[in-house]
Formats: sequence, structure tokens, C-alpha cells
Amino acid sequence: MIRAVIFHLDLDAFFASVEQLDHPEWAGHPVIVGALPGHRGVVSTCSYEARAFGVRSALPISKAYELCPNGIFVAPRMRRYQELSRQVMELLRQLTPRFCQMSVDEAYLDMSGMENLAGPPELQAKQIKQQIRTQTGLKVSVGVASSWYLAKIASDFGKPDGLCLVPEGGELSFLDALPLKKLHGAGGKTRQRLEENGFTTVAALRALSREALELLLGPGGGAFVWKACRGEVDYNPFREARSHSISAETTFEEDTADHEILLSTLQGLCQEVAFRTTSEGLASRTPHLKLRWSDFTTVTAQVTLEQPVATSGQLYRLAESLFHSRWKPGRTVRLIGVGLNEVRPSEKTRQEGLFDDALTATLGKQSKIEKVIVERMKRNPGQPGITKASLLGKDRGHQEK
DNA sequence: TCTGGGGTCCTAGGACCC
DNA sequence: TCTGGGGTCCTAGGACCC
Repeated sequence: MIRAVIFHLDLDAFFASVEQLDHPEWAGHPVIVGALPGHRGVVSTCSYEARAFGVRSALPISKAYELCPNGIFVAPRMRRYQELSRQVMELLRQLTPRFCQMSVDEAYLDMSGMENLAGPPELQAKQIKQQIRTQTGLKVSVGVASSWYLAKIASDFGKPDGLCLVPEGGELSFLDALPLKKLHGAGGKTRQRLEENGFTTVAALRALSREALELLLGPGGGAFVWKACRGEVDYNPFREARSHSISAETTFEEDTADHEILLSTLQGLCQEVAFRTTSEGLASRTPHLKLRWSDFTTVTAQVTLEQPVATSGQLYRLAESLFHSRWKPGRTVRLIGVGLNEVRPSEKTRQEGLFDDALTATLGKQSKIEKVIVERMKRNPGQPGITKASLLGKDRGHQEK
């Protein structure tokens, strides 16, 4: 049997690198992409020069500004990043049919059995890095290992511009050299729990029995960490997702308890979600609402309908009633969001009975109007929100009940 | 420091059915 | 009147990732 050779590629500080590419005068300077100082928000990506000041992804922008007041703060330009991302992904797609894009800046390649054709993995990886560099100007870090899980960890190991190969048989010693925070999938909460109990290295975790880990982290988390510290997470990016969701949310610049502002914001979000869903030919019968109060606690509400939501107007009416099931007059809201769960291709979801009463007939008509608008917008680039959903994976189709 | 927005996956409890 | 066990669906919330 051929040994699996998996590559994981991760574009370094992607958004910030694109900004430096497009603004050569920013090269060598701390560039911070995200919310702008004075606004609510966090750092999306920052250049390595900014990291030297302690700035990192997800840091509140106010804190980033404090750490790096002379940094170059810019708002994300997703369209531009997606354009460059497409170039890189197209290039990678040529290398093997076993290609899987994970996000705007990440992809897996299954290069098993390619050695005779393309040379040893290390050489292949160097060539890919060089090719991306030449054609786009971007730096990429590559991890090569015998599994998807370890390749992902390896690509992070040598960043930036890294190339890390986990040799066959060297999997455990590779893991032992890592701090706990590099164990992908075990995040802050899990790590805290482990460290509180005195486990600070991967090797220490491996000394624990599965039962002990399950006792500490619960059955799911324990089993995951038990596998992860052995490099045996049976992760496969080609596994099709069971369902999708499409959502939109917004955080107010200032918390608000104003009923009218909340509802008009909700209405805009409903239009956006309905537009993105319809334009992809998708539908869902499970709308959900999300509210985050000023104290950052979050509540959600959802409902499952007999038939898919047909129009943005219907989505809004449903979202409004979910909102009122959670709304506490006077309590200030930080964030409001709406979405659709279990989104599927609309032909499959749409049942025969949709048009069998006057109300749904009206909705059906309105839905047709929306589709016309969608088609016009597609022909008319410059409208927001079309490209993003194209990154969504394929749907598996729904189970018969 | 005061914490975005878009997602996926998992868990746990209740309703309901056989 | 009390009560089994398995399965599925639904809802709410939380961990985690980019």
C-alpha cells in the first residue's frame, strides 16, 4: 500500500500580505487588517511586523492600537483577497485532482503516489512554494505528513514561509516537541482545563488513559484529545458536510435597546440572508435568530417549518417573532443576527404542496420576483454578498423521513 | 483590553413514536 | 397505573476554527 502523503498549505498572514503587496510602501511595516481604531471590532490578520508588538488575530482593535499606535490599520478588502486566493487555488488544483480548499487561505493536497512523477515530497513542496511566490508574490507555509491532521499542524510549525515535513515514523516525536496550543481542535477552554490539572505537554497527555481524559473533558472532548496526542484524528476534508447554514449578523457601534433600530437592522439582515440563499439556488425551513446582550451573553431561537422559507419578507416575519420570543424590553443589545440552518438545494427542499393555498401562492410569486432581482444582480457585479457563498461546499442531499 | 463575522460540529434534554 | 428501551426530530447552547 502506498504511504499517504498529505500537503497542507496556508498562506502567511494572508490579508496583511495582500495589503503589503498592493501597497509596496507598507512592506516591512506593521499592517493590521480588521476593524479601524475607534470602532468596535477585532484584528482579522496582521503582518509579522505587527506581531512583534504583540498584535494578533482576534485581539480587540483598541488593544491593538494601544500596542502598536503607529501601525497601518486597514479595513478588509475581501473581494481582492478572494481574487488572489482564486489564483493560488487554481494553481494548486492543477497539481492533483485530490485537492480540497478549506478556506480563503488554506488547502489540502493529497500527493500520495506522486513521488515517481514529481520527485520527493520536499522537492515538490519547494516547487509549489516557489511557483506561488513567482506567480502571486505571496508566501505560503507547507506541512507534509502522512495524515490530514498532522499536515495541518506541520504547516503551522515553520511559519512564516515554512516547510515542515513529518517523517514516517517520526509522528510522535514531532507531536512531543509541540506546546499544547498547537494541538489543533483543542482550543482555549480545553487547554485551560488540561493545564489546571497539570498537563502542559502533548507527551504528558499521551501518558493518560482514554478513561482519564474522558473524565476530565467529557466523552467527546476526551476521546478527541486521546486521538489527537497520538496523531490519530481520523479527519478527512473530503467528507461531505451534513448540512450548511447561511447567516448574517451585526454588532452595533453602541448597544441599543431601541425596538425600531433592532427591527430595521433585523430586516436588512433578513434581506441579505435571503438574497445569498436564493442566489445560490438554496433553501431552508429552519430560520434562527441570535441576540447578544450588553454583557456578552448570547441567546438564540430557531423554528423548523413544514416548508422552506420562500421570501425575505417571510424570513423577516419569522425572525421578528423569534426576536419577540427572546426580547426583553429595556435590555440593551450588542449584536443581532439571523440565519438559515440546514440549507439545501431548493429543488430538493421545495415540496409539491408549496402553492396549495393563497398565502403560499403569494409568497411563491414574490419569490419569483426576488429571483429576477437576483439574476439582475448577478449580471451586475458590484453588489455585495454574491461571491462569498460560492465557497460553501456541496450538500449531501437530505435523508428521507 | 472589552471582546467581528462567517461558519462547523457536538451535546443534552424533551417530545414523540414504536 | 406504572414503566422498558431505542430511534428520530427539534431546540438551545457552547467549543472551536479561519
